[in-house]
Amino acid sequence: MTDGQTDLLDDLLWRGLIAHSTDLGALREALDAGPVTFYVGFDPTAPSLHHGHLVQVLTARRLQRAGHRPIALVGGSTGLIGDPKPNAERVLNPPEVVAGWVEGIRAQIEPFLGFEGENAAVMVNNLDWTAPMSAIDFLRDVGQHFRVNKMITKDAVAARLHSEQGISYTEFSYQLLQGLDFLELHRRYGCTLQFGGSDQWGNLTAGLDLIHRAEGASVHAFATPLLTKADGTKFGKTEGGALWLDPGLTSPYAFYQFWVNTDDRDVVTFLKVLSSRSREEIESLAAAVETRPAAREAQRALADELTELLHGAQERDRVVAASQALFGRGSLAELDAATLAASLAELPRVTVALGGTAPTVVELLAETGLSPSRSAARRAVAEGGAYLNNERVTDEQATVGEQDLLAGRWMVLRRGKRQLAAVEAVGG
RNA sequence: GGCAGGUUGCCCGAGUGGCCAAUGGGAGCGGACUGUAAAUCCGUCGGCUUAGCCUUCGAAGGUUCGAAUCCUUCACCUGCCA
Repeated sequence: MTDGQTDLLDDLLWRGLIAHSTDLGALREALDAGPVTFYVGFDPTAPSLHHGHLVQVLTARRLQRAGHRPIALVGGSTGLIGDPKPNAERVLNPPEVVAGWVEGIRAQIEPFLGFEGENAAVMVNNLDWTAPMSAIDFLRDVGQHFRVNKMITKDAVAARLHSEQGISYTEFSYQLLQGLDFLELHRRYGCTLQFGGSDQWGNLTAGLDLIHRAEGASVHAFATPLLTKADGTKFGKTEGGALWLDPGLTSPYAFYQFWVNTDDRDVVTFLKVLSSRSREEIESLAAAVETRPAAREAQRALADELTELLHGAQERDRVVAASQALFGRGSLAELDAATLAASLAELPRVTVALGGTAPTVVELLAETGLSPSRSAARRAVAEGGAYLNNERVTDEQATVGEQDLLAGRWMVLRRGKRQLAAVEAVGG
């Protein structure tokens, strides 16, 4: 236990991590009174967690570091139902698929929390208490405490009720399940605080109400803000799709690059929410954004920290070095072979034999995935957005050969300003 | 169960027999300007062995020289009635 629990709440507020909450005064008292057992849940709706979950995982980490006891819940049951999204019904995933995702997500959360010591984290799966429950028990013991009148006023549900598509009973019931989770964790572990994304606020309060009715106890909840971008586009999109935490889905290099490319207007907000740096450090970085924006110090700090946290210091060093080499001022031909090889190792790569028919640049763009199809690759060349070893390629028929090799075996292919891939020549 | 309306490219949304690979907007992508940023402007935005060809407008079948557009059946969605 560190001292100054008041500081924790003030810190969360300063960082903008509390978008909604129950009585903050009461929460402050509880946090001051000693270690609080809290929970945050993650539904397995994909094989990996993504950028959006980072806020939750890191907030749990903050609370634990301040001496509180985390319960990380993976939604083996809620993942089978799906919480209502405002615009569309979810596709139900097969149970065995969801079960596989539960394991993957559990493993992704573990490195962020400590499972030893006085306030060791606990990992739970809500399927453990939901699966054994009969439909009758569920309706009598849980359903009895919920008023439909109130259920239909929750934002996501209300939006769907007014949509053409409507809402299935399955998704409508979701809030009961999440409410039950909080109740169950309250009974089993004395859990008195739940937090989640602001889109979860309705589900968070469902749990509060249920505990109040079933146990007569008052517990706490807060919602973290949804991260948005100043330009209005969706946060968390990379060239390859979502920003996944799984290195197999989003490489450490791509993960690092995502944060380096953060908009100036957003970077301080993101630092507050995601970084464990102190208020002083963040304010100094904010000043740097004002005075020397081109240096991108804040972006680099954010990218460095998150990449190290997720992928380790070694990997962080590798992607930082690769980024410097590939985006540096010097020409690629001047890089020494070792640096070049190490940098290119971070990029998507294809191998090619130069012996027979010379491959065209268009073919290589498509093969490396820089362009989704040959048509798109031709377009890239036509638009002047294709580069071989940093030289623009203007001929759609252009081929590559021995003369293009760097350090005897590499070629660097680029589409646009920052999409890179390595081509390795073999055999011959 | 009955009746009515709907299902178009990543999203929204035009198109009601040939001029449709399909108007427009958004997102995306590329270029210029920059700082691997934003804003702005310009271009692009199904695929391929690209002056051409192939596959798309919920699914299958049919009418026609010719269909996203007409007909039949099916599936799904929405509303009203029962």
